[in-house]
Amino acid sequence: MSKKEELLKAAQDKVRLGGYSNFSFRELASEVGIKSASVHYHFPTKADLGAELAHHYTNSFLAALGEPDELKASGKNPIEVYTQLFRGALVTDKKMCLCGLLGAESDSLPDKVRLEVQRFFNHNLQWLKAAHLANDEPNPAQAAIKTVSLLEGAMMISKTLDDNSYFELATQTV
Amino acid sequence: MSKKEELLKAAQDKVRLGGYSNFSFRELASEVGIKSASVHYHFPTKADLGAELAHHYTNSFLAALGEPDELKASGKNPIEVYTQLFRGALVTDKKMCLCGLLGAESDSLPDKVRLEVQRFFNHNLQWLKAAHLANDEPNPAQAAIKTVSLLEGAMMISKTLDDNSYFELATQTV
DNA sequence: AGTAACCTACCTATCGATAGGTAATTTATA
DNA sequence: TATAAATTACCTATCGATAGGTAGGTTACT
Repeated sequence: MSKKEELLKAAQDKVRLGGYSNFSFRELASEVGIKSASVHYHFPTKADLGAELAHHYTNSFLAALGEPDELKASGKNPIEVYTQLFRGALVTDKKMCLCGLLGAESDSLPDKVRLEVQRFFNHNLQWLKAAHLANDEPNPAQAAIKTVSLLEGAMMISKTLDDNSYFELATQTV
Repeated sequence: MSKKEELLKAAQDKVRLGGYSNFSFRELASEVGIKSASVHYHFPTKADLGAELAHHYTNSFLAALGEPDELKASGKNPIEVYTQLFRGALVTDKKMCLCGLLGAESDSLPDKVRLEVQRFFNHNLQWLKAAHLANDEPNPAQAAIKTVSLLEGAMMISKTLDDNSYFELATQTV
């Protein structure tokens, strides 16, 4: 893994625990074994780093999901696949969704970072709309916003109360 | 309004836009017309201010709600009253729920602040459980976590995408 | 006189960012 | 093929700004 990738990974962990202001160039540099000035070689400004971070996060997230139609075709419920990706983030990583946290602080983010967070949710809503359509939901657009809202909210509350059973209860269908 | 109350109000606005690190003693002081050192007279540390802020926010929130049984008795749907309080925060204040934002950054908060955020959600879940019980919901505990998760999530996404119609769509029952 | 609510004047730590430099590697040119 | 030029990936040193916090003095009200 290149230093740049290491920096992005270190930044992601920090942001997912405490938001955009929860990482500094010095901390990141120290963690990957270079100097803070060298971080500016890879990312001219902090906003550049934040934007690239959110962009890669979105891409990885979508790649991990696959295509709703293909999931459906292979006998899987795409909404359950989507839910499972959130569950994994909460249970395995023990961290918030990167864009869930950045979205909450949206108003205080640099423009280019906020744009990437918006991209995350626009793509997610598009994906979920297709997924609910494949599930023959009568109102796929509404089901999409309800699904992502519930998951982001349940994730946040489970983290806050340090009890994943809230996430399980919120995502239980019965 | 006392300087202390003014400080709390100024801090609340800033936190609701950008989280715990989005306010400083200097900024707060300057906004209410005193010096930063004087803020320490009212709040020994930043954590003390943050904790008191979350505590008062919780109290005001619960006070604005009233009691679920009384609402029901006066012909109102308590869940709609609850939803309306969130809608007001989003549409009128144009800001996130204070504890929704602090909850997301929960891992990086001082202990005493995190405890107050937990108090907010514990009280909210308790209130919502009673509300859903009054509505004869078969599983009030599950309905409670679903309600608050959906609202917090929808609020965050509407703020991020700068479009309140997402909140409306997510909270529409049909 | 006593206390509450400020003030001035600091401190240390850290922030993002910049200037200027270096060794190693890669690319382009004669 | 040999050499010159450019690029990559870092470095040291430092900048001005800002962070939270403290000691001790002043003002105003009761």
